[in-house]
Amino acid sequence: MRADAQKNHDKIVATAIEVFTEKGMDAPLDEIATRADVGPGTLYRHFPTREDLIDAVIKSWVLQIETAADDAVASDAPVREVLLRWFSAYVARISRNKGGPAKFTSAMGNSHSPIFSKCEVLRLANERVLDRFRHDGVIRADVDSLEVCRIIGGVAVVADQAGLDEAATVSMLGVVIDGLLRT
Amino acid sequence: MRADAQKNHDKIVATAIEVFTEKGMDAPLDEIATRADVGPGTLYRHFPTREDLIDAVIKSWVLQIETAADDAVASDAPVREVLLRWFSAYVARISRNKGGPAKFTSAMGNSHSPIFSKCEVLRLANERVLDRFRHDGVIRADVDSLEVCRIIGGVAVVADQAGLDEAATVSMLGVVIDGLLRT
DNA sequence: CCAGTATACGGAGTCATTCTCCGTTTAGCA
DNA sequence: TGCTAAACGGAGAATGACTCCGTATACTGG
Repeated sequence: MRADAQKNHDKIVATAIEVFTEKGMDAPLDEIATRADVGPGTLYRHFPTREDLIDAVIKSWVLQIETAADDAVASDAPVREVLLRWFSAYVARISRNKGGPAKFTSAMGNSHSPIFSKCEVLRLANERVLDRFRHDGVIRADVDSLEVCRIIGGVAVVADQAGLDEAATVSMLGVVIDGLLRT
Repeated sequence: MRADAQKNHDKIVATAIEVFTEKGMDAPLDEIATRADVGPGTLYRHFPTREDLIDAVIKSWVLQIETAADDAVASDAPVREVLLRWFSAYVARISRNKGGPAKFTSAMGNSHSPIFSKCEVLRLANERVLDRFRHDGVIRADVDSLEVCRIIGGVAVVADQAGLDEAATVSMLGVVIDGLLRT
C-alpha cells in the first residue's frame, strides 16, 4: 500500500474511534471524513461500508474480550458470579458506543457481514466460558454459544436503546443466568 | 374535526398499515403520503412524528393482546407452557412489522414517548399474567413486569434484526422462562 | 343561500446523510 | 527525472425527514 494511503487509512480509523465515541456508531461518515481531513471518496474507498470501518475500529477490543473470558474460565468464584461478571464485561464491551449492541448482535451468525469475524471472536470467547461450566454440569447443555450471545445481546440492545443504567442491565442478566443454570 | 381532515386522517392510517406491512416500520413517511394521495405537509400535520403515526396504527392490536393475556391467566396448562405461549404471542405481536420490536421495546417505560400508552397496555397485560404465577409462587417475585417486557423485547429485537425464525425465538424464550421460574 | 373565516391542503423547497463519479494529484519506480 | 498506477477529494446525485406558506374549502352565522 502506498504510504499516503496508509496514512489516510490510519487517520480515518483514529478519527472514527473519536467520532463513534462522541456520537455513537451511527454517526455521519462524512463527518469522520471531514474531521480526518480527507474527502468522502477517500473514506469510502478505504471502507466501502460502515461496517468495514467498524471492523477496523474494533481491532483493539479483541484482546480485552479474550482476557475477560480467560478470567472467567480461570476463576473459582461461584458460577453465578463468574457468569455475571463475564456477561457484564461482554455487554460493556459491545455497548461502549451507542448503537454498538445492535450492530454486533444482528451481525452475529451472519457470515456475510463485514464484522462477522469479530462477532466470531465474541462467540468463541463465550463458548470457552460456557464450555467450562457445561463440563462441570452446572449449566444446561442444550443451548449453544450463539444463542446465548443473542440473548445477552438482546439485553444489551434494549439497555442501549432505552438508555438504561448498569443496575438494570445486571438485573436482566441475572434472569438470563438463572435460565442457563441447572437442567 | 372537519370532514375532509377526518377522511385524510383515516386514509393515511390505512395506507400506513399497508406500507408498514410491506416495508417495515421504518418505511419512508413520504411514500405513505404519496400513496395516500396527500401532501407530506398533511401527513405531518396529522402525525408530527413517526411514533404518532405508529400509535394510530397500533389501535387494532390492543384487543388481541388483552385476549392472549386472558387466555394465559385462565389456562390450566403447565406454567412453562402457558408462559411460552404468552411470550410467543407477545413477540409475534410486536414483531408483526419489521422494526417493530425495537420501536416498542425502546419506548417501554419512557413516559414521554407518543406510544407510551400502548406500551403500557403490553406491560399491564404481562403484569396480569405474571401476577397469576407469582401468586402461585411458581415464578420469582423480584423481577417486575417492565423488566420482563424488556428481556422478552430484547429477544424480539434480535430475532427481528437478525431475521431469525420462530424456532430460534422459542428456544431463546425457553431460557428466559427458566430464568423466571422458581426462586 | 351566500359570504367570511378558520381550518386544512399540498407541494415546492431545505436540510441531513449516504454514496459515486471523475478530473487532478502524487508516490514510487525505472 | 519522467512516467504511470494508485490515490485523492469534492461536486453532486439520490434518498428521506420535515417545514413553510400560498391556495382551497368546509362550516357557520346572517
